Order: sequence, then C-alpha cells, then structure tokens
Amino acid sequence: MALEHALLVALRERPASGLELARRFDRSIGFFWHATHQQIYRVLARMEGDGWLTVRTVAQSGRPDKKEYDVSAAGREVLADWLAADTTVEPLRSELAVKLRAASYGDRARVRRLAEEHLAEHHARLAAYHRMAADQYPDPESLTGADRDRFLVLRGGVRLEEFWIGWLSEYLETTTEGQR
Amino acid sequence: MALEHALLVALRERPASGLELARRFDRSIGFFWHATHQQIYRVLARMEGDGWLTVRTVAQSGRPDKKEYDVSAAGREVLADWLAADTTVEPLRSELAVKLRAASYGDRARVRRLAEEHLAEHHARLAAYHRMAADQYPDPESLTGADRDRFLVLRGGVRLEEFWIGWLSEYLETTTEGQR
DNA sequence: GCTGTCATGTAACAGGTTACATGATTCG
DNA sequence: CGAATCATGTAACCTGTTACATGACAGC
Repeated sequence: MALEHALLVALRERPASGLELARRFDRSIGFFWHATHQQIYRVLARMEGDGWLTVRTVAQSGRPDKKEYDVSAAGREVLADWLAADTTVEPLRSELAVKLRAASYGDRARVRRLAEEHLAEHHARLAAYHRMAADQYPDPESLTGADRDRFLVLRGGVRLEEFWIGWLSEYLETTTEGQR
Repeated sequence: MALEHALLVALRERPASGLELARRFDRSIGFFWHATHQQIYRVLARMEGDGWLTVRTVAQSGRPDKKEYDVSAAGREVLADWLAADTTVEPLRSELAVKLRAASYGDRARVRRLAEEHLAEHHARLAAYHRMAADQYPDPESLTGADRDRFLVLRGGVRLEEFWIGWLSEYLETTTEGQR
C-alpha cells in the first residue's frame, strides 16, 4: 500500500489529471515507482472517495475535458503521517538475476546476450539521467528544500544505473562467450 | 510470472520441500527474489498439477513428513525455454525513495532518521554477504559453471548493497540535520 | 476517411500479502 | 506444562497487469 502515497507526493508537487500522473510516473517519480494509467485511475477514484483529494473539471481547447486532482487538507495529513511511519527495506526483484544464476540449466550464450541487452539499456538510461541532471539542475550545490530532494532522488537513479552497469560488466568479463 | 521459474531453478540446484524453499528464498536466491511459504505452497501445487514437478513423501525422525519436490523432464524444458525468452528491465520499487523525495511535505528530520536506519541495515547486509562470499567461495578465480553463476549473483547482492550505502551516504551528507 | 493522440474508464484475471488453522515434536 | 520449531495448508483480501471500450479532435 503505497501507490496512494506516491500519488499524494506527485499531486503536492503539482495538481494533475490521471493521464498526466501516469506520464510523470514514467519519468521523475518513476525512478523508484511505477504504475499504469488504469491503476492510477482506480486509486484516484478511491482517494477522492476517502476525501484525500479534490477534483475540478478543466475544459481544454481542442481536447477532451480533464479532471484535475489536488490534495485536500486530509490528504496532506495522511501524507505527513505516512512519511513519519517506519519503512522496511524492500527486496529487489530481478528476473534477469534469476536467469544469470540459472544459466547452466539452459542456453548459456543466450543468457549472456540477455545480459548484454540489459547492459545497453542501462547505459542508455544513465545517459538520459545525466542529461536530465545537466538540464534541470545545472547548479546542484545551491539547491534547497524540495528541489534538492528531487535532485537527490535523481542521483539515486544515476547510482542505480551505475550499479547495473558495474555488475553486468563484471558478469560479462568473468564469463566468456563459448564457456562451460 | 516468474516465481514458477525461480522455484524451478531452486529445485534444479537441490530437490526440497516447500518450507525449505521458503528458507532458501530468504538467503541465496533471495538477493533478487522473494516469496512467502504460503505463496510457494500454492505455486508448487499448481506446478505439480501441470506436470513440471515430481513429489515424494519423505519420512523424518522426530518431525512431520515432508513432501520433497524435484523437477520433471517437462519442468526442465519449461525452464530452458524461459531462460531463452526476452526479459525486460524491471523498475525498482522503493518506498524510502518516495519518502526522500517527499521530505518537505512532512517531518524532514524523521525522514533523515529513516534513511539512517536503512543505511545501517544495508551495512549489516553487506557484511553478511562478504562473510558468505569468504566462506563459500574462498577461491573465486577458479570457479566454473553453476558455482561461478551463483558467485556472480552474490556479487550482484554485494554491489546492490554498495549502491544503497553510497546513495544514502550521499543523501545524508548533502542534507544536514536541522535544515530547511 | 484513416491513423494517432488525448482522456477516462470497465472487466477479468494473475500475483502477492496477511491472518489464521492444524498437528506433531522437542526443549526448557 | 508451555513455548518454539517443523511442516503444510486455507481464506480473504489487496495490488497489479492485460485487454478492451468509448468518444472527440488533429493531421495527412
């Protein structure tokens, strides 16, 4: 139970419609959380029912109306309470890791190729994050408050990609093409 | 859909009962996958029904009987097919990361303390993984096949903990106690 | 007219979590 | 005798995914 809270965070940063939230989840917030629009619509409806959000219908020129959600006073309280609550260390779930471990029960060369594909993808993501950092935070030293928090989470995204690149590189260097 | 496959991997390494698998998932395999015993029992039953596993009841002295599962020929084929299939890069889901980003909407000092607690936990895990590596793989250079694969996944566990330690340390150094 | 995008949703299903139940045995 | 461990499971619930549906407008 935390999509609610991730949505409260996103909406405190800026009120938005369901689709806008889904798009935002594929970028900034999405380093460490993800959700599809279907899931977001469902949860938004529940949150509105619980009084955590307010809605207003916004007419747009040349586009369908949208429902813009904002966090209510009750929602702010829920968010503050959640922030103060204990949080356990979640296990990372990686299908690729299971495959790396299992390589000897199938086509080892194929598993290597999967690792290479993932490595390329992580390189691309790292480059994208570096670009975001350069664009949005040209002077990190001077950041404060919510801006600094967002920058530091982007730093986490960078470091996570570096983790993958480091590990997969080690894997690929240690195992070699046509091996036992 | 991959708990099935993680279980096939675990059972190919060594036949086991449901509870033994649950315990194993909290260690070795569990760096990158996790499941509770309830979930494991449910999935084992389905896999047996699908003919991926064989079972035999093993009597034990001073303990209840256990059902020991092993992978059937059909199960081996399923595993090999899955290994060759494409795997997408999964997003990491971290409640703590969302809280770090949201610190300015609640008690910032409290969020810092959560980060400190997680940092301590990751230090402890890293130490445990280093101990495992030293105990189980005293001579990594000479490893081959499945042993080398298992070692390399343990290396991933080590690197993942280093990621957390690096990031949370950066976070704690950049934000300071009684700050805006 | 067709395709693509914006925008919101429903329905069915698969996967995962939490709580509880049972029964035997060992250990203090 | 009570608590802890071993072992297997059921039931209810919550979360997340996939597929599909609708309608309006923009651009080719």
